[in-house]
Amino acid sequence: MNVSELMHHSSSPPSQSSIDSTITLWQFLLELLQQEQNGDIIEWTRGADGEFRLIDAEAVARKWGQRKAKPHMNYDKLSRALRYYYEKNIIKKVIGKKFVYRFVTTDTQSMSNAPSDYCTPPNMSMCFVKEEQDIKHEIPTCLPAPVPPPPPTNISRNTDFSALSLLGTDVPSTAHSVSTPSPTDSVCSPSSSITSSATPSTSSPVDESRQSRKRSLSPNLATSSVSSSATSSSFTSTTSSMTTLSAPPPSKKGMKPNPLNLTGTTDFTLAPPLSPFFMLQNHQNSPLLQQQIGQLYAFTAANALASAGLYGPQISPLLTSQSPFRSPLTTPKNLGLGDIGKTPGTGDSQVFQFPPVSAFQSNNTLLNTFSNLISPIAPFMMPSQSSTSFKFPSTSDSLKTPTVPIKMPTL
DNA sequence: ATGCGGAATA
DNA sequence: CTATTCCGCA
Repeated sequence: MNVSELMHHSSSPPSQSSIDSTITLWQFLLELLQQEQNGDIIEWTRGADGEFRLIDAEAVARKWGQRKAKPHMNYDKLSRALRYYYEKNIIKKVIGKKFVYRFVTTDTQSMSNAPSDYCTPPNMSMCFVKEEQDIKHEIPTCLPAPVPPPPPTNISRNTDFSALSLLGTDVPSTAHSVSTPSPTDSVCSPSSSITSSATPSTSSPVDESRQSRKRSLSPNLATSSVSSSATSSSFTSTTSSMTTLSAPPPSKKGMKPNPLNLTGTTDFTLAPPLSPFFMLQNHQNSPLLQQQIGQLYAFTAANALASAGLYGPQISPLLTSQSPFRSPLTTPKNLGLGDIGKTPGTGDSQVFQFPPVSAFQSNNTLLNTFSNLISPIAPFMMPSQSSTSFKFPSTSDSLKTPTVPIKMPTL
């Protein structure tokens, strides 16, 4: 049996998504957005910017109501919920365009001059993985990079590898601790932070954590005056060594996840399926390349963990086949599931293509949608000629450990 | 005709 | 808490 079978094996009803009463609206929308089958009722408009449109608002509302068991749901009500997102900075209205909204981005400028922009790379910080227990220590982490190689020239300006950055952000305020991995609690929000154990409260000095029940920010800044003021990023990723999985330190989580941090630069706004990987290829000469590769791997590793069910449903809802924010390491459409390690007889015994799927898929339904994107073994593999293929390291390769190269900061 | 946001409530 | 429900207003 292949993985896809496994996935559907779990007691989940025929129609895949349904009983997640804990799902939030933005998650739901993202879910719809990622499934092309809903292309007639909701669509990405400017995907790279997180902009989407409810083509058939009432239909979307019905689906929403269906999911939440609210038979009388309609766009009027759904939109009210959407409006609440304005103040929470999760979604904003794209003024002037009917039924068009946008997932909020961590758009440059606002924080471009942040003293230590670590953990908040210039543009795009993608979200995912909300700390469940304390596992967050195992996932790729942004670290304050003392003085990373500031590129000679300003290459990085458009090099938004930040697409790979995880990270996030703010509101250290709430410090409730969840004692149990209750599946009902959790539920990720668009961006969650993956902070290094130290300085949980670090980030955004210029934070926008206005939690006040005030009206504040007028959403009319929708038409952001996007200027790529992005400066080079100075971040490094630590490995997500799965080997350290044991004994997570007592946590102090409770970070309230931030809005969605999608991409932000102008140059990044091409067609939706924009893969950072391609950008990577276009910047082979970038001094940041290594770092970025590291990010890539780390990123992958994070997903691997997620795929393994270690993080529950909080994987990036963005990294999906239809989303413009999907991982560069996947080629979702070309492969069937379960071809991990296959072809014992064929000549490509050493080359694999993603996405093989987690062989140890849990019965987490929410996970199903995303889990088949990246191979859990990805971080252990080496890139091969093909941009979408990887191979296991051979003895001649220098890779010794299945971890991402780390650059330790001198704290 | 959409979109907004207060208020009460679940 | 995150919506849901209702509603007056623009």
